[in-house]
Amino acid sequence: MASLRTAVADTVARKSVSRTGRLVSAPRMGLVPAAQRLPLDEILVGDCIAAMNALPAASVDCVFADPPYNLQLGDGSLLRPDQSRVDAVDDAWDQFSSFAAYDEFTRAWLTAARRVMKPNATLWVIGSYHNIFRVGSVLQDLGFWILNDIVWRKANPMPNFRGKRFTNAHETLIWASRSAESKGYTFHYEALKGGNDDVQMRSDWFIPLCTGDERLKGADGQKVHPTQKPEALLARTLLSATNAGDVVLDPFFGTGTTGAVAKRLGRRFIGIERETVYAEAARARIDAVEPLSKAALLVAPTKRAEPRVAFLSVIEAGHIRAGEILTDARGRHEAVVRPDGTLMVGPAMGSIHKIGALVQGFPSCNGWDFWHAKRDGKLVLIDVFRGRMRAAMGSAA
Amino acid sequence: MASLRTAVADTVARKSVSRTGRLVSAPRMGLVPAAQRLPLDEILVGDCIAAMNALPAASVDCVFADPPYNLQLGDGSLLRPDQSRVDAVDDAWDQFSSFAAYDEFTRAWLTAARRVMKPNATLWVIGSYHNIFRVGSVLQDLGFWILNDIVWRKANPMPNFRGKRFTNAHETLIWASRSAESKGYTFHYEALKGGNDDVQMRSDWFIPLCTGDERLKGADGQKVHPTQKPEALLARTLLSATNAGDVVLDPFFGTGTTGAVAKRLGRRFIGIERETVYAEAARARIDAVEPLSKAALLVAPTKRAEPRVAFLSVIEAGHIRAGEILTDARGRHEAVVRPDGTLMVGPAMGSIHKIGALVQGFPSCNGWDFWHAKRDGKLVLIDVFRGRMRAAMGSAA
DNA sequence: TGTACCAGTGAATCAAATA
DNA sequence: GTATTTGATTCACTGGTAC
Repeated sequence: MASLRTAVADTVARKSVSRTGRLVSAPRMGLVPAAQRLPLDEILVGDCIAAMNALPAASVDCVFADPPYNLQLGDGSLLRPDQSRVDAVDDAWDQFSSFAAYDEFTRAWLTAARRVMKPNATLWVIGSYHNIFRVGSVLQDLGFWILNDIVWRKANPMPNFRGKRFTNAHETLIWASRSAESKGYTFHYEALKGGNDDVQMRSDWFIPLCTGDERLKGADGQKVHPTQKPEALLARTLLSATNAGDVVLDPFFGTGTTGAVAKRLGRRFIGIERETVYAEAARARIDAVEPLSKAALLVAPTKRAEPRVAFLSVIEAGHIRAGEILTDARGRHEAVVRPDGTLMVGPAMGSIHKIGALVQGFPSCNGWDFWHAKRDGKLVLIDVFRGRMRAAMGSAA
Repeated sequence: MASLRTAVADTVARKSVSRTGRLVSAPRMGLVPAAQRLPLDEILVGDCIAAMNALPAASVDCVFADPPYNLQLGDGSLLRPDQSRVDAVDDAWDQFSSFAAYDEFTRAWLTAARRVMKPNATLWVIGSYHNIFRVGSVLQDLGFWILNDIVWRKANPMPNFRGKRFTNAHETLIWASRSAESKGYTFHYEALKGGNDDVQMRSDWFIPLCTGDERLKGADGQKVHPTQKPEALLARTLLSATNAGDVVLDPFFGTGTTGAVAKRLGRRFIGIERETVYAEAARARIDAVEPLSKAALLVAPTKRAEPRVAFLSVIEAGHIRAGEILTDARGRHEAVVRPDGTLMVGPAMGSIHKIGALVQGFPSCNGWDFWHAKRDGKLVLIDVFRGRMRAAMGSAA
């Protein structure tokens, strides 16, 4: 079994132990030993920059990094409408004094990561609008070559509780090669296409949050890590951009999603994590993972729910015009279509559902099955237009 | 009819003409005249930084910017599988010598844009992974406050012809306020929700490319502009974050999608475009646009915007009697209505909000959404009575 | 053993008017 | 300027308990 290497940074000599030990130091920053064996399938506890500098140059095939996002939360706490408190990410490891400090941190770890990457290795970084623009700029400055930015569309994001912004429903991953000259990177184009109804895999991925049994919980029932990523997300990245047997380095290992998925998919991993609590949870988690048989290492096709279609989208697509009049099946009720996708009857405005309910005097109504538009002299249910939208959306849900 | 102001930058004195003229200069960079009238619904031909510096400070409600993407194409041309050539964006205006040069350009135009923004104005910028990380970083450095990043998911993106990457199926928009202190920005939360099946609008938008009749073509049948954006995209941004009558500035006007949509939706625009060919196409396009009726552009009032109603008024109007007992939805808590519009529970007295918070043990509570009165054997939320008061006051819907 | 209802929760840069 | 008051605001999913 692989080991967990845990130690504080100044105790290298005393605590550095053999492959079978459970506690292994990450060396101190500045000590860059000559090339040495790779700590495969191990978790190094310590600072990721020092630990990466202790690895041989050009030794890993892929890097997956989920760095601190540098969230800048307000002073007060955010309450839900039912007055319960949102459990915000306010851990010390996510605090930076300024954008400049965050940039410097980003430059440091990206530089260290780039050194250990093989010439054709690729790097993945995930982030949100708080940090991803900093990361992307620094990465370009360092000579990385962006291959794609990928949007993780969350199936079940946290809503916006105050109604002040759009629901923040996605995060962004950057996929980059080591340099513009690195043309030989791994990309399993055909496998991805085969798992996606034989059309090219797009840059927007629809994947649920990590919840349920997959989410690691402590003895107190609380989540072990505030930002554990779903295995499905890691699986798609590793299946896309690595081969079985490849070495994947994760410098912000957390509770080890990268390691768990790597083991399951027949990849090797090197994890680096500063917090012992996370590293220990990761070790136990990964030890329990059963690798898939080699034959089973195919891309799992994505399960697709029927995509939600906004009435506004039907207008934007030109199926229905703003200003047009909709009626019910018998023409007894009329409503005007507004450009924002609401309907208007007299002074009342609201969704197709709300206004449908209003004109009938019902508490509720499914507007899609109520309102009609006139086409070629005949009334057409607006749900027909939604069906056309869904057909056009195809695999994009 | 509004004018097209076209001129080269060094001919201000000679070519600057009246509102009805078709050729109007943008002043030279560095000349920043004192506040002057806004060139509403006009297109200024010239450098956007100089033109913005000639506008009065704090004069526009919204900025929409589609800057050059700084695409870094290889030397060779890209061929489709059928050997036809992909018409790449290789125009001179998209060429920058380095990331640093692009950053400097970005800093310059964002600084100029920020000056002309009203305190509660917001900015939209669209880009791809080639430039959006630079733009986002600079924008944060300048003090803009990101509200959302929005993903435009393309219904029909160009495939990846070589099978070397994921289909680049989206672009990113950043929506930012002028500063972290700008809390009063416009966001039509209710209308967006109403147009989206009564659930919050998310940060990922599914919208087709600009094709077909909407795509401007020259006499030769070729597209006039290589990156014309779909009107649906602009419509959603303007409906989200501006009011009818607001002034929208677009410093990279191109063929005028922003202007066309602004006119259709009853907004005013100021367009700045360097290339006369684009500006002339935009002018003709916008002149042909028919605005929507004012009635169709009314905004559904949010609760916050509706007239304030005192609980005492509800008692005075006879909807609720002094001495009556109010309860929560399940009858677990009771309070007595006092003639002065306060509630009483045991020895405690206070507003509907204070007493609601008290009995629940919460720090705060919206009493309108908590207390109920019994009418015909059923519990009725007191907010219903407020609604009747407002209806009687003439506040529609 | 279903079904219905209720409670909990996820990387959050989340108020505005009045005194 | 600060302090207080008023009062606006959630989606998809999981899991436990009641019936």
